[in-house]
Amino acid sequence: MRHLVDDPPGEGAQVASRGGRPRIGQVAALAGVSATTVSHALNGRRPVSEATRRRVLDAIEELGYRPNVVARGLRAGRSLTIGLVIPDITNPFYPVLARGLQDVLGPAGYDEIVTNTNGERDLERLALDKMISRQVDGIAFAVFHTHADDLRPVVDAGIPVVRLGGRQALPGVDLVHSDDEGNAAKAARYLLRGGYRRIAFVCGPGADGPAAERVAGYRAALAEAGVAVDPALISQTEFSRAGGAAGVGRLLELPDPPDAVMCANDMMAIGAVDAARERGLRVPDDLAVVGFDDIEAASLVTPQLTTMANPAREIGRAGARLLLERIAGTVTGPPTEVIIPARLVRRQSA
Amino acid sequence: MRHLVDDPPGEGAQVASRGGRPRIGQVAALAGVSATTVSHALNGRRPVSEATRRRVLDAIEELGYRPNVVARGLRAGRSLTIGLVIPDITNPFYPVLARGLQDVLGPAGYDEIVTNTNGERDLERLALDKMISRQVDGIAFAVFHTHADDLRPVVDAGIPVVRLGGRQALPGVDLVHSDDEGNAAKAARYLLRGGYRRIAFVCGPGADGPAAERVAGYRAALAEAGVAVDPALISQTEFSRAGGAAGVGRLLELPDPPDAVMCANDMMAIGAVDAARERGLRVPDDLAVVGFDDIEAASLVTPQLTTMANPAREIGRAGARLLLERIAGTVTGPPTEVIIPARLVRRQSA
DNA sequence: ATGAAAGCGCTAACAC
DNA sequence: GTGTTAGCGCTTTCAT
Repeated sequence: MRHLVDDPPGEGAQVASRGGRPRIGQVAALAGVSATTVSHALNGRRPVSEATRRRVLDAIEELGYRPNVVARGLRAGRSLTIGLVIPDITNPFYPVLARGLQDVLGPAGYDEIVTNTNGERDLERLALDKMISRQVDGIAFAVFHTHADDLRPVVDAGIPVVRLGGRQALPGVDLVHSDDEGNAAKAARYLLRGGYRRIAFVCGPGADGPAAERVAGYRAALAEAGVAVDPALISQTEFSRAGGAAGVGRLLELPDPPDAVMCANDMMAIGAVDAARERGLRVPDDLAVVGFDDIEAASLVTPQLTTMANPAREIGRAGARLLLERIAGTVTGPPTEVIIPARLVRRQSA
Repeated sequence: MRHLVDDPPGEGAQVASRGGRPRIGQVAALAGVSATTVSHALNGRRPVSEATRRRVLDAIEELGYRPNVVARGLRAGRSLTIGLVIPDITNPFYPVLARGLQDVLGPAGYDEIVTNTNGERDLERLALDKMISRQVDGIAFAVFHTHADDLRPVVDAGIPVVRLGGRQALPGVDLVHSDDEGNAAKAARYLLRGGYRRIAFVCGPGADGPAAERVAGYRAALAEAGVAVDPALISQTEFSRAGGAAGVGRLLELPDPPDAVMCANDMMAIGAVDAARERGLRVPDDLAVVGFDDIEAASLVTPQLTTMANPAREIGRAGARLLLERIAGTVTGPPTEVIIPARLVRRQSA
């Protein structure tokens, strides 16, 4: 004899999932169809009669159902997520990069998960591991220490990777970067056209990376114009305002000082202006200054900086396109390299 | 008679998963234990003999196994992901906020997925929907249009939400913001101590939001010092450099112009300096200028801006802490409000 | 046009 | 200390 016995919860009936969120089974029950049909009504992978579709849609509406992307991802083997690994989102270059990626990724249904590594190699490796664990469908990364070994696990896992910025191509990794050499040459030619002849270059520490490319472009442009390159005019210093000021300060002590200076980034260029001012030199009349990147501050300082705009947003977009192609499998060959040209922003300092 | 018949793939044997990534079953097979044991060796939820643990760890190492966080999340009902919804990562305030969140969330094992809404209400709603679909464990958002209705689905889904910046508390939503009123008062008192008496306030369009708080603090500080508030000295304009210049320009045309001006943000303050210069006024001698936010450019312009630092990173951190507490269930009451004080950064403009 | 059932990779009962 | 089994929420054969 059975009496006063409630159905034990979870038996037979469709029970709300954790957090009270409805799941596909509840929608199905309310619409009087199977979960399969709800799925197809939603994804359109097979025909569903108009009447059924309506009932399903109504049920979804009524329950406020939202499909669980995690479950879908587990089933489908893709997460509709891409990982962005960068040194520090607080550095103004990276937000723009991130936005460029989203410009392209968002409409394609992908979301971005962002990790900062502070430029530390260990954290970079951990970040990559985490991305694999999270089943991202692709990785965009813009980091300092890029040892090919660190990327091996990712490439082995079959995850498309694109490197943003930097130079060295890595096996199995697409690359998008600005044309550092060409851009530096462009800037140098601009100065040459302006009549400057003793053009200095203030670069950062370390002989490789973008700095080296920029120096090469600078040399090439001078050579092309028949101007001798004076090694004394190439100054190595820190990538900061103080670094720029110090580097240019030294150049200005030279017996035959420069009449123009190119700096590896805008902060250094701002420092260069400081140094000129300290010595009572007018910019650009006594010393022309050109920066790199076109950070926001470049148009805010006095005099406003003439600079090569770093096409960060374009780099992000191009990277995202590459990633989507690899994910879709429409591109399968060896690594691609995309070079994004920059434009010279003429302002007051040169 | 059976001959030359290979085992059909997938029958019995542990097969590599998609993308060639090993899964827990393979580790188990290699270590000669069950998947459960591998799981426990990894998560430490129940004792595993030292010998077994070693074999498991070796197998993991050998195969390069990384647990699938998506599957784990589906099972556990949490994704170890939090959603960040902001207008535009390109606006320098938000990257700092994002970083503050990561400072706290990262060590706790959470990752951040970021969405830009361009400040459009429709996109904000879509972003929230997406976050629900993605099973985020919490949402941090900093947006313009915050109609309580838009957040209903999220709150109903049982997802903790914290609003970053802004003022209006929403039902079921924690709030972290800077003390706009107190900060403005702080800045005004600083000017009063400096002997300034005709202090103007340049605010943005719209009577509500942080601008209103700041105006209130400004009034309060003047009143407290026994200085009458002249309504003519409160100027409404755009939140931009040009807006600041225009607003201050108008104030300077007054028969009895101000000797100091507080601007609702740093860009406006930079514009204020422009306007003063145009009229041959020296800053801070003829006109003191105070900004709000302490954006990077504030220390780059000449004269360097005195400004109230917007404690974006602290706001992010506090928001993350709140979120973690709600997720953990250690806090369950009604919405909390956390107010982060800002500090005055004394530089040259005041 | 629609359903039933299996399974994505993992962990938590429930055994022993 | 360890294994077996079931199930998280979804999509996809395979059947009807």
